[in-house]
Amino acid sequence: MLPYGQRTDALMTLEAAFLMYDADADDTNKASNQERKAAKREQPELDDAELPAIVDDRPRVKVAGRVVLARDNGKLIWLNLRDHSRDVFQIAVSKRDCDEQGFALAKKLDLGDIVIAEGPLTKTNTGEVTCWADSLVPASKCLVPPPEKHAGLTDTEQRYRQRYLDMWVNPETTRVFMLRSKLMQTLRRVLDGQGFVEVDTPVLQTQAGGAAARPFFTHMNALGIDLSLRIAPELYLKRLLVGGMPRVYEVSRNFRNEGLDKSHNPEFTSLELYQAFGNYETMREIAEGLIREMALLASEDSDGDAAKMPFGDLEIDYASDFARVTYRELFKDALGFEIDDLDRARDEATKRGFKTKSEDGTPIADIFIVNELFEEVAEAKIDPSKPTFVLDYPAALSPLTRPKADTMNDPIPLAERWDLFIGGMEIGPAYTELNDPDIQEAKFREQLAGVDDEESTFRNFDEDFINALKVGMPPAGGLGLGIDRLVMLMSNSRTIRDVLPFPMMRPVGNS
RNA sequence: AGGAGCGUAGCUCAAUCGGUAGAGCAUCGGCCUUUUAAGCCGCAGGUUCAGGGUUCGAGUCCCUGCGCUCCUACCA
Repeated sequence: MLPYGQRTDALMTLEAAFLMYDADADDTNKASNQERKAAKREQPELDDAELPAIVDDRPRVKVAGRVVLARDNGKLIWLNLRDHSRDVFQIAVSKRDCDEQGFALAKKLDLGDIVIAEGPLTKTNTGEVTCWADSLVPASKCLVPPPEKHAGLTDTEQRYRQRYLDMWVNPETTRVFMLRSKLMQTLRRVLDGQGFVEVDTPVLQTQAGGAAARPFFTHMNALGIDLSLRIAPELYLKRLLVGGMPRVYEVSRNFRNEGLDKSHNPEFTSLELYQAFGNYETMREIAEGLIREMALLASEDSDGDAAKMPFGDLEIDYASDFARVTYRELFKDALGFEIDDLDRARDEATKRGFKTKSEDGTPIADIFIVNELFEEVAEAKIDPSKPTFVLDYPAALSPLTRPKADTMNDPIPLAERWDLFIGGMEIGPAYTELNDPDIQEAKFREQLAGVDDEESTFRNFDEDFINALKVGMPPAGGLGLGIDRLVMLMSNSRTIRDVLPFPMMRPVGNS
């Protein structure tokens, strides 16, 4: 086994090595070899020292990689190496030119082994840049039989459960995770450049707030209390605004004890961001700017075009201005009548077979009827290939949002909130945040009153948050973006499991 | 949670109406100094997801369980 340390210091990536190929040096070397051979043929009586010298200025490389393919021709063995920078890099190990241990190793190799090769760069007869190894040493042994070399590993279950295998067999998998990292860098760079400060707020909370979702619970021994894992960082970030931080964001791992499907994992990542003296309009500018930057990076990464980013059958345009439509307009276009026309809304819902009464027979509130129609009928009208902001949601659906003053007396008052839809997915909302402690308290209590027994076990009244608002929170804009879903869009991944290195899986062998 | 589908060698897949479980790759042995999924010769490899049932006979049909996939539902 190779000792770690100095012997690996000079290693370069396969891509860096590949780019070092020097055609002139290679040609000169080949020519001088021919010259020497010819001289030997014509004058066999000459000593080696009298023959023309071999000129060899070919760049030498020292690389490490996993052996993904090996072709043993007897006294010449071809290896294809792979690393994070390059899928295929060819090594030739010949009995004549490689040292004895290196050649012996090449004979004994298994697919999946990691080796370190050293030698000059040349081109083969078929024109492939190749390291003509003069040394080959083992770096790591692969004891597991490799997946089929052409068809690869396609079994989705095994790909998710044994991601380490998936990653070396399917380099595309690794590329998605690397793109994800670059997208996060972009996001942080843009936000930091705008004066936003990244913070970390508690994951373990005595009461999970900031969203309506079932939390996970755990127990803390030292204090003898039950805790829940956060479902959203919102209420803590707002406390920081109260404390005087003007612009904060958190890349937040959230935990929701709900279902799994192709756009939901029980733990997922969101970006939440708050800007003092901002509003939902400034949030719109920030969101659009961020997503466009991400799309530019992702399109460059894949030699694509940010105006035509593939996502399944779609081509999504991130380069043009995002579309904007109000909740009211979208509703009217899709349904043919105004959201305030509550009688027609109720008729329409009945006609479409939606629930208009709850289990115990009491009629469902008008606003929920309207929103049901909106979500089922109007949302489907949004062009999935155009990122679209839907603006001005009904205030009753947005308890943490400042209402729009000029709609306060309408049948359905509106609030300064938008939702962003891309590729048929909801990417996130933004709000002009409510900062009136009295209204906030009333809305909290209203919400709590409406919950059933089961829900009440995890819905609490956050007294301290109201207290924070009483101290005074500056008017602010708040934004939440689903990072996993954005990475799906940017990497053309159809399921959230493809953008998570280790998605939630049912344990094997458990009943 | 409901519906549909799938589960066969390490991997990718076959197996007719219910009638001896097979191939390619990988492994193992042999040959081969410009290959590209290298090629040639040979060997070996199986609790057909698990358990039960029907049958002379089950990979195949039936039931139960487990796991995965897709669709639907749920999801601020």
